[in-house]
Amino acid sequence: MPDLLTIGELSARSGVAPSALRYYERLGLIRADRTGGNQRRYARAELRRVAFIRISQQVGVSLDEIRAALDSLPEARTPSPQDWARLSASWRSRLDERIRLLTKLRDDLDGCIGCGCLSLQRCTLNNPEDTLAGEGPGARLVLPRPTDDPTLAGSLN
Amino acid sequence: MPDLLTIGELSARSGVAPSALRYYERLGLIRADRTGGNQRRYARAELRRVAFIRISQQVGVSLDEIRAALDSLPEARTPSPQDWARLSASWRSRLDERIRLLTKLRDDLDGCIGCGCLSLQRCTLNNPEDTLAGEGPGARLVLPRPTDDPTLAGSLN
DNA sequence: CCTTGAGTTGAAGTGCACTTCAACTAACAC
DNA sequence: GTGTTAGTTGAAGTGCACTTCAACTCAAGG
Repeated sequence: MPDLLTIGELSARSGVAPSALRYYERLGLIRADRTGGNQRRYARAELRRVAFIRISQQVGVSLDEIRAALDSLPEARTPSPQDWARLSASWRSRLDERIRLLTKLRDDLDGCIGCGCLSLQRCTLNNPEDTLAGEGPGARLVLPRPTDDPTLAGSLN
Repeated sequence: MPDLLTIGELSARSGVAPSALRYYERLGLIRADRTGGNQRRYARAELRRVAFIRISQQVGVSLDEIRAALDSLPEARTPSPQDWARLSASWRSRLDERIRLLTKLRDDLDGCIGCGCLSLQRCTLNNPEDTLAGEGPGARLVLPRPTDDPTLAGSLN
């Protein structure tokens, strides 16, 4: 009944490279049992954890935050569907926010395409709150410093 | 009339750190004249280039691609509004695609929150084309390897 | 038993977009 | 002229998410 997966099997089924799975384990995102010969054997439940990790990355969440989220799962029992639903729901507002920002950027861009003025920086760039931070893997802040000169607005030329 | 900007002024007006501006120059994204004492002096037109760079990054374009886009601007004259409009418009479909993928992810997530099955990987993860590649600065492929096992679908448990 | 493919480790490397540093020079106000 | 602030350089460092490598061991089939 345990029906454990080798790292190669988990990799094939999840689409995640073995090296990435080992990396996730080092960071504490997934865990594996070991055979007598020290090889990893994954419970099928790990498949769901890996799925959650990849989905979360697409939402724009860092591995560190994903780890924190996974840490909130019950340790005693195998997480229930409701547990996963709760975690997924917690990304919802981030996703909404990202979609909102990108949509706004698109609209601003549309509004500017006619004139080529690039004045949308007035709304988009000059708005430190409106930052697409933590976009994807490896990402850092898009605007590392706050814009500190409000005279920018409308003075592009 | 030249009315040149120091690196500090360009930094303040664009919200981009001086070190980043020097980095952009090394990559050939912007250019500067020099004073007798070797200090950078930027034409006001560079302000618009920097604005374009930051907007493009928010769209999810790498500096390398941004450089290629900027290289397509006329060298002889100062780019016209139409030139900028053309470049901005060229990001439009990328933006649309990113918004589409994120919206799809959100809808899939919504559909799964009720059951917590995470089966959305069937649609989202198991779909190599549907990848949010090049999310933001520093980002690489989200799915470095194509998913190579189609038996994944529906077999999460 | 032996081969072969799959797995193990720690350390180092990669790619991107920067930042930091030290040692030095310029520009400008007074 | 002198001090202060702002600028210069190349080289190295940072953070994230991995990948690659070498040297080695395990597991399973024939």
